[in-house]
Amino acid sequence: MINIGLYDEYRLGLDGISRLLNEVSDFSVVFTCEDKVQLKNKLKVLQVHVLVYTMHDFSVKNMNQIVQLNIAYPRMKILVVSVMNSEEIVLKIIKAGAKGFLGKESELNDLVEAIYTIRNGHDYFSKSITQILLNRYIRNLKDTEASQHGELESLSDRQIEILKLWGNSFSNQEIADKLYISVRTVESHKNHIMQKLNLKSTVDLVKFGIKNNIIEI
Amino acid sequence: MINIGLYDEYRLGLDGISRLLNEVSDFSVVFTCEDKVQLKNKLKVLQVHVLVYTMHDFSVKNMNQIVQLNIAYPRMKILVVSVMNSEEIVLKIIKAGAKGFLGKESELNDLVEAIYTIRNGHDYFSKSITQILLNRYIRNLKDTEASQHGELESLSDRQIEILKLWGNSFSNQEIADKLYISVRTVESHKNHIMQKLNLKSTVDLVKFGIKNNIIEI
DNA sequence: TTCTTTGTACGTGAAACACGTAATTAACCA
DNA sequence: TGGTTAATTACGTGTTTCACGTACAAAGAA
Repeated sequence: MINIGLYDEYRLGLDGISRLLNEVSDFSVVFTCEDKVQLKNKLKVLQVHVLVYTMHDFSVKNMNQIVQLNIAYPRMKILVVSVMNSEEIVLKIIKAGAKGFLGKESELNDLVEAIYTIRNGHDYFSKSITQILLNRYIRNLKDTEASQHGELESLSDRQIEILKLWGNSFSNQEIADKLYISVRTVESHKNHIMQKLNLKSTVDLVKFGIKNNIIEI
Repeated sequence: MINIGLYDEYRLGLDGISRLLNEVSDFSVVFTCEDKVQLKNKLKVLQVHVLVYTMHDFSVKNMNQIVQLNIAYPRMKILVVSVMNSEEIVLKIIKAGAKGFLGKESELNDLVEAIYTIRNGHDYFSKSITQILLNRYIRNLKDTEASQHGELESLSDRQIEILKLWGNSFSNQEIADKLYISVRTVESHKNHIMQKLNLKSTVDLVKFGIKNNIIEI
């Protein structure tokens, strides 16, 4: 049996979800509440495994509450349900410590699955979220992919070697000593690199190195 | 009608999937093949919308084939099916250009859904993959989270402001002009920051900024 | 062979860095 | 209230790096 608490400032939603969940034999809705004060009081006297937290707006207050609840009741898992799911917001909620998230396209069986999943100690995020993360990942992938073609290849081995050392926080003098060349040569190499890549500052050079995986971050 | 080609070096698997797919009314399996030579020959004469590519091992050869097929038949979508799904491998396959991936836990309806999805020009990755990406993202999140606590917070607003400008490739002089302070003051701020964070070089400072999301890469 | 790229190196003036000092102000604590 | 600490501002001095130009030998391409 999984004990569930419901939080929703929208009364009809609260009742609806409550009824739906009670139809699942494994679930027991031990309390429902419509505001933060009620929630606090209920949690003081009733223990739940999963708190289903419906979020209608994404104020800092709401985020803080998630953080606070996590601190106060570390063993209780919070499942955030929301009607909106923009990228930024979802990531913030994950960051705040929610163990699960259901977006606007979720149905009852998703909710049931989510509750089981987070009750068992795993995270659950609805498809839209994983899609967001996937897109984000692929976007990054393609960015670095694209930047590599044509730019990094234009550098000579020696130039890359110097950039690598410099990017690992060696000074020009240290690089010169290590490679048995003069400091001026190291400078020359750097100059040539910047020229080739059309970079204005050393800061840009660091960024270039990181983007192209030759400088460790 | 979606035309499908099947590639699987394991004969029984090939036959099984073939039969299953042919039961779907929208699908037509136009060829099956068991090795790379057969595949090449079939593709020369038969056009398919989707190639279901079963991968039993993750050799470089296999990866290269995906890349090559993508170049040779850019309009054909490749759906990779695999029994293993370690993180590194999956990412490599995505990188190689597969439009979809099904892991070991996938069922027939997942396969059907995947084929429809990638036929329509979208990517499809099974739950295990999105889970991998999610984990990867959360891991990163927690890493940066950890590094932020105690370090970035120790900087004053002014110090962050200067670091931000400098990280966006402004010179000390430009920063001074923008903030109506002397160049020496800008230098002082940078010195104090480096001291506080215990950094040895400006390269490290750039990295710190990037790690803490105050310098755009 | 001529042309280009690469790796090496120097000169010079400007900018940035390292390290120290220091005045003013705000905030916090006893 | 006085004392302490941190933040912001700024300068001095010597070192290092940067920007830009020049230069030359070797290797490879046209």
